[in-house]
Amino acid sequence: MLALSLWMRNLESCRFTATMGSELTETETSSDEVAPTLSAVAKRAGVSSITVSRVVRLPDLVAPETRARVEKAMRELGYVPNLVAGALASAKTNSVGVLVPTIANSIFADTVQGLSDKLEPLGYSVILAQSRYDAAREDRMLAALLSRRPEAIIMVGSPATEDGKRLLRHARIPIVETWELPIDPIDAVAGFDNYEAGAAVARHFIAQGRQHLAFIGGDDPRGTRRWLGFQDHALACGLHQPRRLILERNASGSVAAHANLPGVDAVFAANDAHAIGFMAGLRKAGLLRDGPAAAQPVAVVGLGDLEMGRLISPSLSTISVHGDAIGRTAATLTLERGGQRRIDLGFELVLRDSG
Amino acid sequence: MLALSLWMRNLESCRFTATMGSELTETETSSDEVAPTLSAVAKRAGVSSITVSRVVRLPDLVAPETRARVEKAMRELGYVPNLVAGALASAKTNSVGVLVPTIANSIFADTVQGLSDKLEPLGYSVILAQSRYDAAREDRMLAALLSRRPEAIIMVGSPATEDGKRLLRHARIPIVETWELPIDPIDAVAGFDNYEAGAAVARHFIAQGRQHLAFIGGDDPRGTRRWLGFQDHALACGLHQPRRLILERNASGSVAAHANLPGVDAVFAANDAHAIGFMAGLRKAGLLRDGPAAAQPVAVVGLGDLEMGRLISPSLSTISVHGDAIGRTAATLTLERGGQRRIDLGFELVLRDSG
DNA sequence: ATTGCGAATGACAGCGCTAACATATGGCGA
DNA sequence: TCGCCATATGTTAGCGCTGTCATTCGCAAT
Repeated sequence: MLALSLWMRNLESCRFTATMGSELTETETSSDEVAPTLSAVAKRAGVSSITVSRVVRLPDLVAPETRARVEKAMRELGYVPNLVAGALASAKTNSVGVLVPTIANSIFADTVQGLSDKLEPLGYSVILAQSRYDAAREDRMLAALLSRRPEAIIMVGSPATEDGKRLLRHARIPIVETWELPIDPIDAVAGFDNYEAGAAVARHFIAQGRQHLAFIGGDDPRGTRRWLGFQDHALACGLHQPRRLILERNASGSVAAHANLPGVDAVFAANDAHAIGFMAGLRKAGLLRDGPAAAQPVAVVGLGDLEMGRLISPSLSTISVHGDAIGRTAATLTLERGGQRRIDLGFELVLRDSG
Repeated sequence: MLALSLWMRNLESCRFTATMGSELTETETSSDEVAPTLSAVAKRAGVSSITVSRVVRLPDLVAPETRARVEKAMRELGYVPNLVAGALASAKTNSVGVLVPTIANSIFADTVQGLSDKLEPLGYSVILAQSRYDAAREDRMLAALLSRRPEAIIMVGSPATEDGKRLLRHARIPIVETWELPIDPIDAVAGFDNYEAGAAVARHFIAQGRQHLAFIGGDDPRGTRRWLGFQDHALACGLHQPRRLILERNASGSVAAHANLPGVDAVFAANDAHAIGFMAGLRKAGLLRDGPAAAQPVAVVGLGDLEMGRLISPSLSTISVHGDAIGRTAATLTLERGGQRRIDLGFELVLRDSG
């Protein structure tokens, strides 16, 4: 109470001293009705609310004894800062919006993990949204993210619509597009060249003497880029027109895929799950060997480098793409506005036994 | 301008009319410096800001012509509502905090997808945090989530520390613990009985005539519950003490695991990735058959029912756990405070060729 | 003695929005 | 004609913080 009255010296406003009484009572009955506020803590510690705010954000500016008193009050009241109010007052939300097509059973989860590992220790929160490969939902999610005023947006790919692009461009925050290298990026980019990845696989198949190539997977923008690189390179090398089989997103469909690809002797699957599903189909058809790639009647290469691909037999050849690094790099790009804004993380063709 | 002057009738405050001039200029030069606010839109549409607010949230309360005028102004200015301010004013953030141990390569991704599919269409945002199986980080993330004042918290498991539990209990919002059925839940639960899952696998192995059981996987709370059920049931049936091998979280370690389990003829892996890794090790050792479970020198059962388990050969027997349903159910539990607060989603022992 | 300065603390206004309560306006039945 | 209600819109007062200045106080430099 001594500290309190010392502090009261400075008060003039009747209104303020008047409400103080009632609020004190509230504090003393240890009301659990409402979450305690900064000023409740301030009152209890006998300081002004700005001092409590400093204890939370800039403790070095507060004298040790005062700080201790405030911290005690915070503990006693179970004070949890309200970042919503803080964000409004400071125009900083300390959050980033993350938009992925999907998070389940997907390699994008690595990217989300990577960026959140980088961002969370710095006090940023991740607001996650999924587009489910649906342009309309993507636009809605983008608008929803922006209305929470994130410090930056990280997304897999580029907005599917012009509306989405405009929304992001007008947001005046760092935007990072990932998993691609768009020609006209909105802002920053952390990805790799899907076209080149497709070409690299075609090159490999051709070097192996394969003749009849096929591509299986989705028709999303990245899958299509891979297909184009794959096809263009095959044609440029004088091969027959490669086949393309568009599959559902779940890998089960890929099991039956080889029935639709007669005569094909090399398959590039847009992701490892499809590749493994396809191999399951080959196995049933007696077209899979436990030997090395050269012994395979049908060569298979996936993309993503799932740990599982290493473990199965025959082990899966794949394009390894560092999803985690993409996430970390994207996080870095949101934090520093200057410097290199287009980072190609590359990929590696990892050759194992499947092709 | 007519609408504007009509509206000005109602103004008295000099200050307000004074600033109005400058703000109009700002609007007219189409300043992209600052994001337009509600009142900027209101000014342009010649209405009060509350009307704009209504157009956004309760359009039925606004006359069609007025609404059209406001919508036009919003479009022209590229208005994006500021949910941070809205949240502070209405004490509703329309967000839920989600805490998972990890999102990458993990079955929890299904749960996050499930809940976000349910929540996003309702206008809720998902704030995602990872504890990385670290109690201190979990507590920090919990505090960080709560300070954003989410409408609810959904987490995998229960808080590892008393501090964490207290934090959640004091938050006075729905809390959903998932993937377990804790004895003294904080609030709601959507999970399954990990102990019973372990027991079910042991029962199955015993029925199959297996004698020397082992458990491989992590020592997180859920893994340990599975182990206990597995062990207790084996002992109750008079088997030797089962072995337990604690592995790193990545599946690679499981490849070499069988070398440390001499004489073992049945293995329960805490997740499918470990199971598949373990099978890779068996294959190298010549202990894996492409035939049915009975033919396997070492039976293997996983947990999670990854799609991949169905595709590999021999196909993986597993405990299927409906991660997606857990997420959806958890979402439902955050929305309705009444009703059943403890939902057991169960599990299924799916028998295939591995064990 | 005066000035200046750094350290510690506080007052005040306002972030952009919404809840709660007015206030017009125009039928419409009594 | 007079309430009376429904519809459409507006005014006011914050939500719980933080930015931006004060202000106070001791103490060293002049």
